[in-house]
Amino acid sequence: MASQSSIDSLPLFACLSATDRQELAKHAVEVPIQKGQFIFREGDAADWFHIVQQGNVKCVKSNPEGREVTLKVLMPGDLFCCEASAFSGDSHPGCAQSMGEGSVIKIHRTAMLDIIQRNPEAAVSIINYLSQRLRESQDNAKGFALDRAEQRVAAILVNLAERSGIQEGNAIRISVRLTHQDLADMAGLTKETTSRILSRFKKEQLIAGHGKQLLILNLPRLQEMAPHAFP
Amino acid sequence: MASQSSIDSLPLFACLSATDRQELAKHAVEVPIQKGQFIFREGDAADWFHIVQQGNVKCVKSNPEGREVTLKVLMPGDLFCCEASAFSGDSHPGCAQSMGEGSVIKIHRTAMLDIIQRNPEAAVSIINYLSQRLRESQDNAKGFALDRAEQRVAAILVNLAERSGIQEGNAIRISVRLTHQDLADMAGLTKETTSRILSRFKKEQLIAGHGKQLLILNLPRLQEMAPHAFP
DNA sequence: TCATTTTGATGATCTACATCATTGTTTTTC
DNA sequence: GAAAAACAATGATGTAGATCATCAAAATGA
Repeated sequence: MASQSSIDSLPLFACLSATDRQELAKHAVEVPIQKGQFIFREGDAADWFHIVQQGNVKCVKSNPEGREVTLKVLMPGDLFCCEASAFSGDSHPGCAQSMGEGSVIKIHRTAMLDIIQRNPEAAVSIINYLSQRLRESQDNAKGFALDRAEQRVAAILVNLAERSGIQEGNAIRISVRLTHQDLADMAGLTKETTSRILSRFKKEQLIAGHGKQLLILNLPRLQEMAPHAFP
Repeated sequence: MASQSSIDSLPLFACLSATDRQELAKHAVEVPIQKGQFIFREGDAADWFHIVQQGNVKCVKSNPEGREVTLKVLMPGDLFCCEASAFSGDSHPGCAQSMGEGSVIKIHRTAMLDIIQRNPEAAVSIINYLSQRLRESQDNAKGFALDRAEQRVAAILVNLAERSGIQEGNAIRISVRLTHQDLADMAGLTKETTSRILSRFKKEQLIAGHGKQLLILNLPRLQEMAPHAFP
């Protein structure tokens, strides 16, 4: 069973009564995750809702040839992107893979549906969440279809800065540890192309970083380059 | 005010009581649409839910340079893709444009939210609808990121056949009238590349068609080529 | 601390698709 | 039903980004 405080602190359940949250906590389980571990794979039955508690999780889809896209990198507090299917009792349309040490909270779909049935506020909250995710995903699709490599990478950096950035003097440190391959998978590019674009950004003083520590030096310029928000 | 029968026939509202549907019909308006007409544009306030009654509507996003992607072509009965925002009271993240003569039903968001608040069944129905749209959109994004031109075109043809196809002897006629530019916008390609791919498909007896009448001759082969479902 | 593995940088080359261009065919319009 | 406009087919050429290849630098782990 998950701790009550971890359920209470989730924005998604802010609209619920204390009683409902207690009920939810009873049906919630806390699970530790390791780097590289799959929390679920494409095709698995979607019986649980997952929420990131600590660390980062990526939602990944792959094609038969083994190439991958990362549709979203999740931060603590985020409901998993692929969870849409848990509502309809379907199977997972993609994988969720842990990017490092951390933990997730699992809530069984029956408990969640029960809450929704009895609680119109919660239903509207879920609807709003899904609406926003749909908009993000459509924006993402548009980006893949229309934007060039550099614009996509810029958009990803801006999004990461906004969602996980920590101000450090004049710079913003991205708290997610990412390899060039990770960024490439988000942008739908190869690691080589991504590497070249990042080198250019460094030369132009837009970013800095050694190893997996990324620093954003010039967010406004990157925002100008990025035609839209990216997951 | 929209006719009661048009509201009653929508799958999305099948779960509602007759009284609720009558209530909904009171707040619904039927609007005729012309070819090329914008039902709403990106950035417009999303105060209404729209449902296609007759004809076809496409959900379009464009970038500053004027290039476009069509995220979805809607058939009669479909709630508009971009409507997600009406739930959260946001502005439209894309345009909806009519592809020919037809009509749409508009329902004001306050009426819809009212029904959802009072009717958990309806809320779950909307949640399932949004979940499915999210999955579709993620699939679409994956397609743009990983699939090659030919695969994307094949996937689009399969999807259109499944959603709007009419069996005619051994062939399936796609009832939506599409130019090569329309298909190109769906696949994120130029009309030239799309035209060349369609020519090849015709040579291989996978499709046929004169003008805007598309005939699918070999659906199984196209399904093999397409690595996934496409909107 | 050293050995092994993973990651990053960057050059050389290749290719799928875009772009530009032309001519013929439908479709629309009055 | 003739003129205009939109659309389709297809060749020639250009290019963004993929692929292949190599070496250096970090991270990992015994």
